[in-house]
Amino acid sequence: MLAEIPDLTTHLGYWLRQVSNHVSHSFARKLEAKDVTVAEWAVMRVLYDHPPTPPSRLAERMGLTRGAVTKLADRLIGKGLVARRASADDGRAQTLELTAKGNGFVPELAVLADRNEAECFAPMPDEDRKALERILKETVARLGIAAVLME
Amino acid sequence: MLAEIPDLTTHLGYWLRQVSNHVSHSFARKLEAKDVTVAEWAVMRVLYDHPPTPPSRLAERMGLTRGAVTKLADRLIGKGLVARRASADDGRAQTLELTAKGNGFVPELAVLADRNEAECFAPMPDEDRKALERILKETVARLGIAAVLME
DNA sequence: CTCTCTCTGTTGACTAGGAAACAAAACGGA
DNA sequence: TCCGTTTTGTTTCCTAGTCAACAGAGAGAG
Repeated sequence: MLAEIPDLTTHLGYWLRQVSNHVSHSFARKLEAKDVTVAEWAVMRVLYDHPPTPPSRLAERMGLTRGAVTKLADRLIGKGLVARRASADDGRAQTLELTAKGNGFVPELAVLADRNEAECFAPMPDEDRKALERILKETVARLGIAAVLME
Repeated sequence: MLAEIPDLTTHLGYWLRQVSNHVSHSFARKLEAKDVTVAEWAVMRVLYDHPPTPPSRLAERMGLTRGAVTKLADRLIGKGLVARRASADDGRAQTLELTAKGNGFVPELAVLADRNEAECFAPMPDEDRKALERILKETVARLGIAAVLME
């Protein structure tokens, strides 16, 4: 005796995830060619704009735990893209910043981000693109979503 | 010397992920109260509509590897929600199906799915809701995204 | 000053999933 | 018929996170 249950595909959340997953996955594949993960890209992107950033701030900004940022930073340092620097005034604190190598790498990766965006959304009619952007931004505002880079 | 790099928030993919993550996360929290993960829910949802389903089919349908489905099935069997049954005609094959307990559980979880959908999108103007649905579905079609339940 | 509380980053145990090697069973062409 | 190929589910190892316990450093009330 089966109760009537609405089809999953009647949910907007379903379609949203289909598209969002595809976009993220497609970007991840592009980054893979440069041996960078999406999370690593996000860190580099923040550090590019805000050169010396403490890990704790990065964690908030990206919606990750501090533990995750520690490991992420370890990886990026291992690749020579990021440097740790101890804070002068606070014995606990550190800051992270891009190395010269890392700094030069970011624009190269940004090209991939733009290309991905273009591939996924360019064929869309321009007015749809604008509507989608408006609706998504309003939804973020309405739901009170704290801007987060990852997850 | 910093090259000019477009802000991340100019990308539709960014906003899409914000919303999609929020919706999924919000749903996961609701399921948590019932001690079920989103992946487990997705399995149960498929089995509810297609009672005896082989793991391999489930893997395709959900965009997971067969290995992942094995573990997922193990967990669900451990919770007494799913049963494995060996195929009569093919010595390799099995099918998975909901137990009575699992079957009774699904409608209860479906309520949470509906509630989540409502909470996330109900406050949205109805014409926006329709536009969003149309645009997302067209995007799925345009990008040739294979319908997948998870990821 | 000192004792406690808070904040920093790190670590270890755990989770969910992917990739690939695997064993057993079925298939299929010579 | 029989041997190589394919298919099915499992297993092992790896990655990338979480969570919670932790140690060391600062801050503030007394």
